[in-house]
Amino acid sequence: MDAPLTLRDIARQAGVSLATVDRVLHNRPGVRPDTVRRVKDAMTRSAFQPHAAASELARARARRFAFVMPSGANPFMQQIQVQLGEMASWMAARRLSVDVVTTDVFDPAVLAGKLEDLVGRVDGAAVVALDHPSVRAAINDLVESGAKVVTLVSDVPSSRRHHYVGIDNIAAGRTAGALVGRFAGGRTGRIAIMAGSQALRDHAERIFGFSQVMAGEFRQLEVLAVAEGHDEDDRSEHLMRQLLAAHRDIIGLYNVGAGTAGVAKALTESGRAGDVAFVGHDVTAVTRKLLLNGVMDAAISQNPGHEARSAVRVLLALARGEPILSEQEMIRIDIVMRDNLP
Amino acid sequence: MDAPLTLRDIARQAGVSLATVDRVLHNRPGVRPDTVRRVKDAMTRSAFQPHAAASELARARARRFAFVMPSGANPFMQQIQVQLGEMASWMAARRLSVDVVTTDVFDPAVLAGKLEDLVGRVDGAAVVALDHPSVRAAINDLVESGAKVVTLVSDVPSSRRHHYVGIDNIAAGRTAGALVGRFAGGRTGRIAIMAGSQALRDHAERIFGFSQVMAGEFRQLEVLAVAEGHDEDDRSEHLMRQLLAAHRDIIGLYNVGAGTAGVAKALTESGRAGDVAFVGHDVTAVTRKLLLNGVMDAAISQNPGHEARSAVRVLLALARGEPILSEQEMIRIDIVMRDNLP
DNA sequence: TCAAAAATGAGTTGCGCACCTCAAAAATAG
DNA sequence: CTATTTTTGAGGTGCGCAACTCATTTTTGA
Repeated sequence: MDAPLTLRDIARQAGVSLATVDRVLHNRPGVRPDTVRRVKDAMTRSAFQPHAAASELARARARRFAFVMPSGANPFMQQIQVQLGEMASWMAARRLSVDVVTTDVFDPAVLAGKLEDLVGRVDGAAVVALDHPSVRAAINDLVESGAKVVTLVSDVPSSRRHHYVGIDNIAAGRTAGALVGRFAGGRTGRIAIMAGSQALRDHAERIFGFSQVMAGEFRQLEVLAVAEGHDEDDRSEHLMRQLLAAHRDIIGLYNVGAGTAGVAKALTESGRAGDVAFVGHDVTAVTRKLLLNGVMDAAISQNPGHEARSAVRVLLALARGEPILSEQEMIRIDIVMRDNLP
Repeated sequence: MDAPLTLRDIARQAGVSLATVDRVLHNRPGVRPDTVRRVKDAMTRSAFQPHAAASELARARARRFAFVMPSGANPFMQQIQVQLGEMASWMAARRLSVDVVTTDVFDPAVLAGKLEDLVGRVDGAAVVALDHPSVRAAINDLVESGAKVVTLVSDVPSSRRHHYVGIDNIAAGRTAGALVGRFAGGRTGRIAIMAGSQALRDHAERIFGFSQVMAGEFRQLEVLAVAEGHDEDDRSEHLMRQLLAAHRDIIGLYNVGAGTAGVAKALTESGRAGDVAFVGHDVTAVTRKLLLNGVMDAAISQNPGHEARSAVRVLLALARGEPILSEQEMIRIDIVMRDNLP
């Protein structure tokens, strides 16, 4: 039918040389605006797409990406790293390398420092970022240096990052609210909320969404003040015990962050697990078990594998100047119950 | 650090020529088993991955895939085709072409004929298949001809297809059951099931899973006999009216296939929408609206975009002899409620 | 042992593009 | 007008591999 077009065909159509087409394609200087337009028109007219394999092959230089992740035992973050590992051969075949840099993301200065270290050393970076002025500045510096930057899991919307890979946390909170409300049935009673800290952007957003739904749709349920367990099992367990003791009519529980094992322990040992609609976040070894034995009713989850792959794909597409398949890269809010456990 | 390896390096390591490495890599004949082993060892030892771009470039010939889809107005199938369209530039950059062949998939002879037509004409095919002996034979012929074959949405497990892109329908039915059961609260009453036809494999599997959960976990709920609306709005609406009239204590409804608009119309006009926990399948314009206005409580969904992309990626990986990222290609059972509508 | 068959080596070509140099032409400033 | 700068053309090289050909070596069978 139609033999695939090449840059040579575009050059002929535009009435210019191959060198000029190359200059236009790579935004190199020294081409008159008028000529640029002619070449771009020719490409548009024939819906030309440079052969991805050829351009990839020609650019000898391997691409280097970095993932800046929280240090510590956060199982969700570890799952992302595992999934990165599983992409190894996929990346090797594309001559990509990914370095994982772990750091204390809760300390803005440390995080910003790690980001500054990357300037000029990588083609792109995925960052689990704290939303803080110095972090924002470091991200902007990285972008300025020509690197592509995506924020991961937690966004810094005011920075110049090219893309955010993660879920809408307000919607996630609303979803949790709808589930707790419905699972609690038509009963009347109190709802407990356990969070890591309301200073964390994603936690705050989830609580906001949750409260929105409870106030709007489930008036018969009274939401208690948020307890802050700092994502730690022990602390969360202790607070949960106090809540359960203080309020005999708790019929719903939303655990916003981690520390799920502690929360569940307190709930189980109170003997009231069957009476409380319990919704939390993420599918980990702990939550999987709780879902299976019925202590937990649902988990709101973002797919760590999808996030890892999406971050790499988006960085690669940005680096190559290819379009991003927005539908593909949208991270969905998964509702996971016992029967659709992945 | 380590300059990327090439086939030349492998040849040197294995103590053979480039030609022999090439023969081994492409399973060409005329190499002693002992030599094959030495070459493969060398590749394994150094974790060698052929440069994807280079091999793609060298094979000049464009790849042709075919998608065999049901004709008719099934919105889910149309969404898959739309998503294929959105991949156009992605595929163009990789010199892939995809032909969509629509056919009456409910007629085994017609479907098998279409598949036989593809033999020798494509490098791969994705098929929404009926599980029938003649279809199975046609799939096997296609595989025999060297084409890669994936079944899409509906599987033919006994065929020699290379891969299935779709969800576990029994688990989907179980998930629907868990949702209807919980949303119905602690109440006692009857549950209605509307399906396209129990002769369809996916519908039958969903009903099986649904019934399993209802019988096991929600004894207070009595499941009525399955009504078959043939995925048509009018027919489904009519049957639904009859059911609602005959049973005043229906508190749950599971719509297994399409025809959702008809089912919802009957339910709404009965004035009992608020009392009935209604769970159906797929996010379409119709179900989206029903979720938003509260008539429908949840939709079990498989992401059509994911299925389209997964089918293409799997066919491409199979054709290139690359490994498949199983976690990436697993299609998840999405639970969609008003608040996490994508 | 020798002829036939099998296995292997050595080499070539081209895929489409990125990236480079150098010369020539055109536009612009003085 | 000339001198300078800007723009464009022409061409080369190499990325790593697929897919071939043809000669040479090794193995096998009679």
